[in-house]
Amino acid sequence: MEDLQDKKKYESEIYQNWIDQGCFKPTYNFSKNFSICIPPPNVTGSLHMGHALNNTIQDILIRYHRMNGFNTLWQPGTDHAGIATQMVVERNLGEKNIYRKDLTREEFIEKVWEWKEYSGSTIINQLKRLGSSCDWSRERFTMDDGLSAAVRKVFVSLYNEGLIYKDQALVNWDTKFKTAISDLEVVPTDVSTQLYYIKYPSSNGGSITVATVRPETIFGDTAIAINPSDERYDSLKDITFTVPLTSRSIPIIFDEYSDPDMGSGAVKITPAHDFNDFEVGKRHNLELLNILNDDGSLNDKCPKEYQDMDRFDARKKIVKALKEHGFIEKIEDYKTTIPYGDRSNTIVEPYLTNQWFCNAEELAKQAIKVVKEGNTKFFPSNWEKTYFQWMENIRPWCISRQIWWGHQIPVWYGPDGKEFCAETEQEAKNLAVDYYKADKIILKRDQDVLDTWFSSALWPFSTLGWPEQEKTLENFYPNSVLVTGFDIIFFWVARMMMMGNKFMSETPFHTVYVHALVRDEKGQKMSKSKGNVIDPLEIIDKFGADTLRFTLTSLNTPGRDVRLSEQRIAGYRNFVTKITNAYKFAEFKSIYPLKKVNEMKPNHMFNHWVLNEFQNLYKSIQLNYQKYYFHEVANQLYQFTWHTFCDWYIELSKNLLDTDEYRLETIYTFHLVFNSLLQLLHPIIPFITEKLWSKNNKTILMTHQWNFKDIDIDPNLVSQSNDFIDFIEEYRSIEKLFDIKKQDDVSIFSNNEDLQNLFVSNKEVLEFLTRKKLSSQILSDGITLPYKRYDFILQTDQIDKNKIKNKLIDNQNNLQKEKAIIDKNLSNSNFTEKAPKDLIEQNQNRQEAITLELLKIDSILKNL
RNA sequence: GGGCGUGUAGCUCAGUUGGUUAGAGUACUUGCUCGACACGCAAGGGGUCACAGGUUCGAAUCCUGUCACGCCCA
Repeated sequence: MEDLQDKKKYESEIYQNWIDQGCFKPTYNFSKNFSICIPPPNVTGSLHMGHALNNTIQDILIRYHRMNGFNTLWQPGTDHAGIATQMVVERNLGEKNIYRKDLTREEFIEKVWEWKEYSGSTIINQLKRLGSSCDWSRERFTMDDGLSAAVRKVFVSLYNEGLIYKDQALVNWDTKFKTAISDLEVVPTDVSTQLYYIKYPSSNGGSITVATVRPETIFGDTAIAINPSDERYDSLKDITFTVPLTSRSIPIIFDEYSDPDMGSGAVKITPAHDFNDFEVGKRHNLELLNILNDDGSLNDKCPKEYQDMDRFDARKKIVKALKEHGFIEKIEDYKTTIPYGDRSNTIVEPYLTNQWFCNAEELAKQAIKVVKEGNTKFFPSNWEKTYFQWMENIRPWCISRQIWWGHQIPVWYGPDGKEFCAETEQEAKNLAVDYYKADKIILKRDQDVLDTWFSSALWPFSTLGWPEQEKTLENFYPNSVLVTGFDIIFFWVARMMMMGNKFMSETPFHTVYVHALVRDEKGQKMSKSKGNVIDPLEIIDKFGADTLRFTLTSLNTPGRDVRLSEQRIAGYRNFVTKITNAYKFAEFKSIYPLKKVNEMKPNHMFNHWVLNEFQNLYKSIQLNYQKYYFHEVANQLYQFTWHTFCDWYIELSKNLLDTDEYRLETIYTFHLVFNSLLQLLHPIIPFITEKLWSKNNKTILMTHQWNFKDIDIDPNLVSQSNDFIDFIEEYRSIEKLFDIKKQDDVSIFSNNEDLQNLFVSNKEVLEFLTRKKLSSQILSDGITLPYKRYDFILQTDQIDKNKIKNKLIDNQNNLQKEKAIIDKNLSNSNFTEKAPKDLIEQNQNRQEAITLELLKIDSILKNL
């Protein structure tokens, strides 16, 4: 029994055994396939609650299908996470006073691989602690040879189609990492700042005032824009303005972009440093004047005294100079939004560079179509709207990054800058030889690497061996389900949809299961800085993986965030303990280990009752598993295990187990139900169920197929059982009402033949559950009480007529209210014509029952 | 500004195509160490389902509007 106490020990033993027995690998034994590819965690990462929820859901799906006749693969792996990983490695090297720029690119990459070898297995081991049944023999990494080959193939193919191209454009520039980042990696942040009204002198001796929050960008101004409808400035058509602190003059242009109601109605245009101005510049053919270095300092296009100063230091100095020269009209406090890099947490600059872009708009077409046509469905379905909205307004995807860690872009340049795109350097050379008609050409490779999401976009097929046509790819593409958080629908799901549909001619997954965020008990996002993080590993150490999994499953209702608290977790720990205790009971009663019991048909009504309850549960569980209602599965299993099975069946069975007549069939029934329950619970709490299963089975539970035979149930026996159970509850309630103590003498009898027969045939059970005596004859000085359509007599010294009177009147009132509604329904022709038949029948039955019950109460009240 | 979501017992939430007296966990009250389990057992109290209209024989559920809160996009 001690072996059930130490969860850590048995969880790790069981997990090792599953691996040793090869349970996680696809069997290829079934005709139906089921596959999931894991959202690859970051190699540098460690498991947080979001991962725990995400992987619990995946494991439930995988284990459920594995036990239900599917050839099953859960494909695991990790992601190289370009910027994040490079950042960590640089920081670690920095502690040893080694800097990236002191190393060659090759040396640095070597260091990253060292780091990956050292830390990359951390999160994988944590996923194992959670019980994830991934096929670890197939673990992949986005920088593996095979996956890198897939990246190159896709790049070259898109390049040759013209869907990947190089372009000079404004990008979001991270001045800390000195790389472009994507729109999605930019966090717009509300800030309080100043709005500066600056006077630009005009060639006719006057001036115009423009407002800006970024006075340091005046050196990049190439025009002043006025709305064409703004009559105030009609006279200014041919006038030029001088940029303050310089001698440069700029024209006035007329463009809708300028809002006549904002400030003076005039706005400065800085095409190289603002996304809107860039568009204006294009329309008016303005010069793109870049005034920043890649680290955010001002460059040599600015006056000498500001060069190489950081842009924010320069701003102060410029404002001071503007004031001194009388260019500032006024300064106002102002609230605006400025972009921050999500990794670097520094202000991101719109920056003019040459970058590689992918024509996402073209790729999005098919990705939208497959969702519209229902080949890929979202769960919950309302996420489809979010998906469409983003996909339909998608912008060119900037795929190049100016870092070292990642897939280097497979493009080589000839001496004149001609591009040669190929999967290998040799192929690029061949192209160049052809092009230049010369033998010896020195090519220089593009220094940039690809956005990490480029390789993640290929994950559903690159991990299955593509471009090689393996059996695995054939069986498991498309994936069945993708399980992910809503926050990466744009980052990742959208891109997998684009690439999957482009290169596999089939959509990458049938269903996208979108789950919510895990928050703390107050509904706040967990974060290290708030100190409200609940670490899944600590929870697993303290409560066991099963408890954490059950908690997350139960709390995870579609479309709602999960609010987690340790109190809640402790509640589900109790549930796991409860199951263990039910097993201990079985062992104590020598039900376990099972001596051979042949299949049989139980006769006793309580056995019929529990089997009937189980069969109803099973049908409902199957339905809910298929609908992805795992929270319902968890809650129904909780309800059944604790209340139906432990509170009632175990109590009812105690006496049956002591009888010669029913012992064997009760053992049989107990086994059947308990073992079946372990199977139904297994996908959610795999460890304890496997452990208990092993006590009496030679097979492994996780690969055992669900196969529950329908048993003939006698509905009369079920209904008698329900009458009996309800009576026990009724008695206990009255006992409490009369303040009857355990040691008080009470006798029970029923004048009604049916009820008394039910009592007599279950005399021991009744006396055990009530701790009172069943009388075999009428109790002349007892009190008569109603119970459903029956009545029964209690003989006790504790009778309090007033209390019982009040209780009966309460009952009467409630029943009358209910009856009034039913009467109204049944006498309404609209209802009897329109309502479904079984509802009408239900109403009629209930009406009948209430009528009888009211009659009983009535007659008893009269005699009180 | 556009979109999505949420509002049900003190707290956290179920309530799947409208259909008995709206449920659970937790907290609370009372009583129980009886041979699986005090991480337990038993009995209880607690809700005008945010608000206002509408559709319907029937609304927590569908529709319209209002209020509050949250998230995403611009």
